[in-house]
Amino acid sequence: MKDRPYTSLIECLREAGLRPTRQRLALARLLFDEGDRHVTAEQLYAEARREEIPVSLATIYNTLNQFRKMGLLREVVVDSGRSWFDTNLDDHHHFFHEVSGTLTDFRTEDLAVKGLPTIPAGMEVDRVDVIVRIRDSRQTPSTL
Amino acid sequence: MKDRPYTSLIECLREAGLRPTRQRLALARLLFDEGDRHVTAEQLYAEARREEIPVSLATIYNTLNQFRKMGLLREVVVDSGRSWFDTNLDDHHHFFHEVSGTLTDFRTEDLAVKGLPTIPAGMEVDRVDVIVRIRDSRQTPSTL
DNA sequence: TTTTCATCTTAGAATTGTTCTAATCTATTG
DNA sequence: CAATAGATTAGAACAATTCTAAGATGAAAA
Repeated sequence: MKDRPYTSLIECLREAGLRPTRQRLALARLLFDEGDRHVTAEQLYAEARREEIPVSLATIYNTLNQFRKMGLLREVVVDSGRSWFDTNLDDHHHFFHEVSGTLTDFRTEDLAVKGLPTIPAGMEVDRVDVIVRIRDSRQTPSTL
Repeated sequence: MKDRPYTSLIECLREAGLRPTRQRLALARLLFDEGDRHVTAEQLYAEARREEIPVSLATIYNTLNQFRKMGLLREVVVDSGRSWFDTNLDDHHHFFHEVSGTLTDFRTEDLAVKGLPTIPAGMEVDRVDVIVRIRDSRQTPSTL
């Protein structure tokens, strides 16, 4: 992971018909180099600027959506108004901290979802999202 | 429910320090007069215009948010980009139909969520949202 | 009543997050 | 290296929502 850090990602991009460009590789490093992360487009953009990666906000959006389409990222919707992208691809769910507006994962096994309701005829389940909205025992968010 | 249809709502509004105005009462009728509904602000606005209720979009937003704050509506987030408001206040969850972009309720008892993961220290659960994303067995939404 | 005043509603501007456009640049292939 | 399909970009456009500040209206007092 030190000498040829991008080989697998380069392959992955190529297989999806995406060129392994400067921007895509730099963003991939930010996203995947240090464990599971949850980012919004604006956050990733700010981080890229901090690291002096030359990339536009349009490319941030393009890249996040491409990575999602090729299964490198999962989109999480908790807030209306912005999208979160999650690098953890395992089967899991989320805590949403209502005061700080941040996400944390928890494993699916930690929640006993033992069955599913009857699905309407002709439909199939794409995915089940569980959001556990939590807050500090003392504070009440003004948005409630 | 025919002779004094608004009495309880008028009381409810008064208790919350909100005047039972023409607009608020008309919107309440649209929202609560015929069973459980899921609406977005734009949908409710279109419906109000169809019924020739004189109301601005700003008031639609104000009213939906006030009703939510006083517990007459629940907000549901499934889509990033817009908010849904649900008149069903019972403990329940949602199917989100990814092709048509619509919501349907299902009772909590139909899903066996028997426990909860360990909540981070000092936090308490505000609410648990389960979204079962479904689609027609043949179609695949282009957004995936 | 009429007056008063806090609250409401409104049009339109502003804000925010995201996508689009069309011009320029770059990675890949021959 | 040249050609070209695909990528990046700045800025415009867009969609959902909130804000602003000016005029309207409901409730309570006089």
